Amino acid sequence: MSHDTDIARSAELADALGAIALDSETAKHEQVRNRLIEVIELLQSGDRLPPERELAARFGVSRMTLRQAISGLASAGYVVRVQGDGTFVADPTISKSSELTGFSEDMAARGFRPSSRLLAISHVSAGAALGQELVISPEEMVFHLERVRMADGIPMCLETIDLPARLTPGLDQQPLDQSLYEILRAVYGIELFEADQVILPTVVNQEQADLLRVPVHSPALIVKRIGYDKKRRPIERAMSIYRGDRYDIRMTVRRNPT
Amino acid sequence: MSHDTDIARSAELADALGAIALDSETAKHEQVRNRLIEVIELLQSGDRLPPERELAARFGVSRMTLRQAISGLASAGYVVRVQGDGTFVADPTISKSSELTGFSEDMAARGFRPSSRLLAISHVSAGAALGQELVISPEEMVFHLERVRMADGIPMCLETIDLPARLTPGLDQQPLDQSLYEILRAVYGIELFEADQVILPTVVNQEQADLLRVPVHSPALIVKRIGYDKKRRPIERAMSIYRGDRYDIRMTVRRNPT
DNA sequence: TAGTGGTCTAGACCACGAC
DNA sequence: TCGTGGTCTAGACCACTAG
Repeated sequence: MSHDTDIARSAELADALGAIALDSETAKHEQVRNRLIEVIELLQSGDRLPPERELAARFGVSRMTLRQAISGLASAGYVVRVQGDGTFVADPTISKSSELTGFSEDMAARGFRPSSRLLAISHVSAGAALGQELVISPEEMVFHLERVRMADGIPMCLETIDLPARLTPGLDQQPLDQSLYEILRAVYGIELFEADQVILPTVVNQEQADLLRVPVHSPALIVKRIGYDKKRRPIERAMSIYRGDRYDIRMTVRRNPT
Repeated sequence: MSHDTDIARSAELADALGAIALDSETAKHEQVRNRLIEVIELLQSGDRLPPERELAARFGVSRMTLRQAISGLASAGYVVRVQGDGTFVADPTISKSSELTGFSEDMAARGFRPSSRLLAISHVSAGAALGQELVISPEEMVFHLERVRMADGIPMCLETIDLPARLTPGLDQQPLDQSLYEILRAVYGIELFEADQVILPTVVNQEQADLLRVPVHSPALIVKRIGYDKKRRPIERAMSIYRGDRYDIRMTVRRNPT
């Protein structure tokens, strides 16, 4: 790396770091984190970040607060910290980590335009198995919906979702060709926080093959998921079948993600 | 929850928290973390942990240090923190998170006895594709090994691994029916830190079917992985084919794993 | 040796939830 | 209201890495 490049970088950095107005609504470490992401996007992978003490001074926060921000970035895979040396912009990885994302986000991140076709929606009682998974009475009503999810208009996955109707009254009046997670958030104030997932392989049957426009018995991935909110109350049970020829699951896993 | 139960819990807790001898080798927050894990294992899911201030006093550390320990436990899924209320033992989840684990650990965690059969090992030049993935010259030598991995003696997966021979001289003299990761660590001082993975569905061909003892064209999962050390130097390329009837991939994913 | 990140302290105040 | 976890500070010393 040439000296000139370093100087050019420094100038960019100074720009990006200048004039920070911290508002009082958001936690400081979060504001700092967001500022740092902007800075990182100006740099290239492998570039060294300014020392923590200097960054803290520039942002006008204590070093502990600055470190809290950087810790978030490190665990999200943006930067790598090396004791005794410095903090460096990480290589772009396949995915930042294995996060909980909806289909819409997932596809958008891969550069496709997501869309949906609603196949069916019904309002039925949960029954024993589903009731147990969602921790509700078997008699309680749920919305059951089936969709084809598409990327750039190409069918990618068949999705079956069940949600307690109590949590989402009038869900059948919503535009279900859009992001369900977005509807949950905006209309019902429900935020999915975590999910337990199981991934298995299968081959598609005739009906699934027709919907996905692949040959019968093509390999496919089944993803079963139970989604929870922040207090680990079950929100949804989902089962998705992804065509194997155009979809894969990518993730970065780490040792001891403490 | 009855009052009696609370009292009984308190007694257990007091026991578990008593007499802590901190050694100076390990970081305090790590020692505290390990002690807390012992405490948590005595409790049941949903039980409330003592307040941070009290725990800090008991362990003889500052509250910040105690919080660092609890943060680790929270992100690893052991506990859930609720502002204004308390910290609670988490429900046992399907898996604590999606961590980087070897087959041996993975199987041991599920309660099976892992074993391996070495099918082949060779010492060849990397070639173009592998060279690019491991960021080495196409002419550089690699060890190429193929194994059948078993759980309680039942074939679960076919594994193909390539490693730069420069990093692991004499690997072909090692007992490769055991954990490769353990050999890497103990013999070569190489610690895998993170890996990029891709998961896809497939169906097994005749040869794979024979080795896995499943019918030909059975569904299976392919897991492709490139493993890196802490400095993100590529260490291994692995491809595993898991039988779909007895194996699935389980994980807990979270929103914004900051 | 100098500079980096890693740890740790002893306070302080705030935001939130249960009562 | 009170107790909880969440944030933040201004220092201090340690462990490690580069030169």
